Amino acid sequence: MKRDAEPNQPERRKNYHHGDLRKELLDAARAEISAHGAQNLSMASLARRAGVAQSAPYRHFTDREDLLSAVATNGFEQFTKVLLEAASSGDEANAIKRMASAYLAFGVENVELYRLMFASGLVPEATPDSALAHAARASFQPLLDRVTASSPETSLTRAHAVWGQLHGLVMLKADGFIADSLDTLMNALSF
Amino acid sequence: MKRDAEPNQPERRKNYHHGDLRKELLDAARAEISAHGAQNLSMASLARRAGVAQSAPYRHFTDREDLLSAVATNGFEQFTKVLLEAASSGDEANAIKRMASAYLAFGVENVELYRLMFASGLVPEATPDSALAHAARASFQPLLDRVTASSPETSLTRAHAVWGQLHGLVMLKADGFIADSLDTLMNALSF
DNA sequence: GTTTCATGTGATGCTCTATAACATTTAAAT
DNA sequence: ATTTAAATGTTATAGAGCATCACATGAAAC
Repeated sequence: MKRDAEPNQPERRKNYHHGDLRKELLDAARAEISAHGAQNLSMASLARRAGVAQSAPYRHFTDREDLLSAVATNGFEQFTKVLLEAASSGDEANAIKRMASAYLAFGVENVELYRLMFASGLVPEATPDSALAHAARASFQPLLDRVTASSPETSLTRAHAVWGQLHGLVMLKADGFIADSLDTLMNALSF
Repeated sequence: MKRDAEPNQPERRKNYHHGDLRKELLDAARAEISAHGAQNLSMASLARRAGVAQSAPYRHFTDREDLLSAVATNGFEQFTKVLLEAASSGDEANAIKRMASAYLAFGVENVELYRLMFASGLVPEATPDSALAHAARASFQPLLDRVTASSPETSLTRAHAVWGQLHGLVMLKADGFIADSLDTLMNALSF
């Protein structure tokens, strides 16, 4: 009937409630994804890492996909910021070039996050008015804006061409098909 | 003690041995992947579909990844054929354009297979002398050859540019970021 | 202070991966 | 032809993860 001290136990939280489990789960998820990819992320391991019961994460995310979507949404928001900063950090003429460079850098530095965002099938499955879908669309806007400014007629098509090329290079490098450095990748751009 | 007829049972094989389980598993896997993506493929469901025990597939593939690699290898081989045919089915001057078209068509028509081949992380994890790695490299060769023929100096860089663009467009379309038709995609190409 | 709601726990069922020990055919060796 | 070995199938099992249940606890609302 002892129910008092358990000195050598794995550090029982003093508070029954955690504080901000949701945020901690998201942070841990992002770290885990960067290290081992989204595919190898398990709700169970996240729970263990946070020191809570396996079922606890489900109070904050309806299921695994919901958690991944949240991480991806964060990713898109950060990505958008990066692109916007690059665009506005120099003369207008070279804005697109700076964005391209920033795009590639982000992709290469955050391979697994980038893969989750763009190549996990999360976005097409999301409803069009979900936070994820909004964040995803928003991240395309800065590039589209610049392209539209420089060639209004065929803007969308040209934006797709640019985007496709950047996306392709990031993914090919991410998946080991291209070993080139960032600089070399920049030289491979044809626009 | 009855061990005779079981009329309504799920069609017990007459032969203890299956015939060509390996091939049947590969075919079923490919179908399942096309329909629901590689992520949702399970060894167990394949076994059920083939009417064998859950453990049977492991006689032919060391693990799930091994099976997926086999499917991906098939995919690369087929992809290579498609590209070669396109290249050699017209005048030399437009060979690259035909290959580009064939590339996009293959990607769009085999989205999930293409994703498995290029964006599943299988290839970078494979050993360089594995069948998968060979098949993957071989599928890049036709394009590289044509590009080299037309501009020998910067061939690799230019090939990467072309490949990156095609890959990017296929993936963006696969993941719902671009809704354009094949024709429109072709127009987006800048080479 | 009591009620109520959000959040955490423990137990449970299901599916899947993978392995082990055993069974049955087919093929190889003698 | 018999015997033996190798392939290929089966059943049983261990272990992990996802997700959901009923229940516990604490914080906030009243």
